[in-house]
Amino acid sequence: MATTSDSPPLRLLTPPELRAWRGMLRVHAALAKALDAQLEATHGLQLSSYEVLMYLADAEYERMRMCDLASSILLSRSGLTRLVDRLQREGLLERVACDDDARGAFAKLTPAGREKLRAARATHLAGVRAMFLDVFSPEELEALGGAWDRVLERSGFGCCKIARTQVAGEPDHQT
Amino acid sequence: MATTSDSPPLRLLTPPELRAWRGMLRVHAALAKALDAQLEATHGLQLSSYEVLMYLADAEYERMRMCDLASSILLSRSGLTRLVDRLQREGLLERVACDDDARGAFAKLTPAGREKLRAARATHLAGVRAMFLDVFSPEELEALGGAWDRVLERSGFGCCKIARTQVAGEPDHQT
DNA sequence: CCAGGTTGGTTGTATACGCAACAACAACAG
DNA sequence: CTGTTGTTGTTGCGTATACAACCAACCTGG
Repeated sequence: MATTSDSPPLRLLTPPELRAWRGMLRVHAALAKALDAQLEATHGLQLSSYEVLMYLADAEYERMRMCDLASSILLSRSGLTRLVDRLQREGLLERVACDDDARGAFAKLTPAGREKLRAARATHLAGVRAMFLDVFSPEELEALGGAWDRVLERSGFGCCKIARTQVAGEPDHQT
Repeated sequence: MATTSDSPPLRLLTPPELRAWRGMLRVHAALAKALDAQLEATHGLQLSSYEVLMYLADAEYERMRMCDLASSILLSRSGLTRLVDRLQREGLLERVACDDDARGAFAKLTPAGREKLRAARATHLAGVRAMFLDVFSPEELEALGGAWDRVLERSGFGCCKIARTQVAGEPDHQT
């Protein structure tokens, strides 16, 4: 029998590969933490809550189906149920029944939620620019966007999800 | 008094900015999930566990201080304590007392852990290449690495952490 | 109409994580 | 040596999340 210990070559990552890959992991972690802390400190809002408000604010009638909201912010349905619970308790949004589908529920922004987002959005956008976007030249930004699309296409997250959220023909969601 | 409702311009993100920013968020989420699932399926190993084994394998004597390990894999000290507990229960590593510092503890790879990693590493590396690295040209890869460094420098995660992990002059940690 | 399969939202349960508190030890000033 | 301050690893606790099970409502073919 062949020994299991004569290893296949196992080509490790080259330094540039390593920098590109681990760099993204570290950047994502650092930015998520920093932006969350910033938002928490200035507006008492977690990043996940912010994302909910943001998507709602940009949606028609400031409301979205739970299901769509969950996939937009990359959360499980149960996760969203609880997140919406919290935000509802804070008065930032409310649940609204859906006429067409008795199973369905909308999460809908309240005036308080709209106002909260308006304040938080400036902070968050400034943070994203300062910590991330400003580092790239316009050309790099363009190239980066293209690269992400290619990655997502490969891993199968490309077409379906995008079609689902963009089919309404609304302006792109903001941050 | 000035009304709070005459909003400052609040310049939203341009489409390229949006693609570059949200793209990274989605890519990170998609890859983390896909790579974790892949590793779990083929070797019954979570990504966080893999990272621990990987750092240990590349360290001198296949051991690291808990503290250094925690910061390497971007986890809190308490988080690492529990993660190491689990891996120790699975026999993939062991705790070893530290001679120089009676407070300290090393996490040290066991032969089982080394073998586990050897198998998992091929899978993981292949996944990282297929889902991420292969999408970039060598020039893009180089540019990306540089950009990450600039981002990390800005947010203060650059110098200190890197100095801490690279001061030993060992080869760069692998993935 | 209705029977089977599907979807949308909620709930129970398990897990992983961070923070704060702690104890043991280290390091250092005096 | 001694008191003070910082560091290391662990633990208690709270929380956020995912998965699976569930129910109600939808839909579709007959």
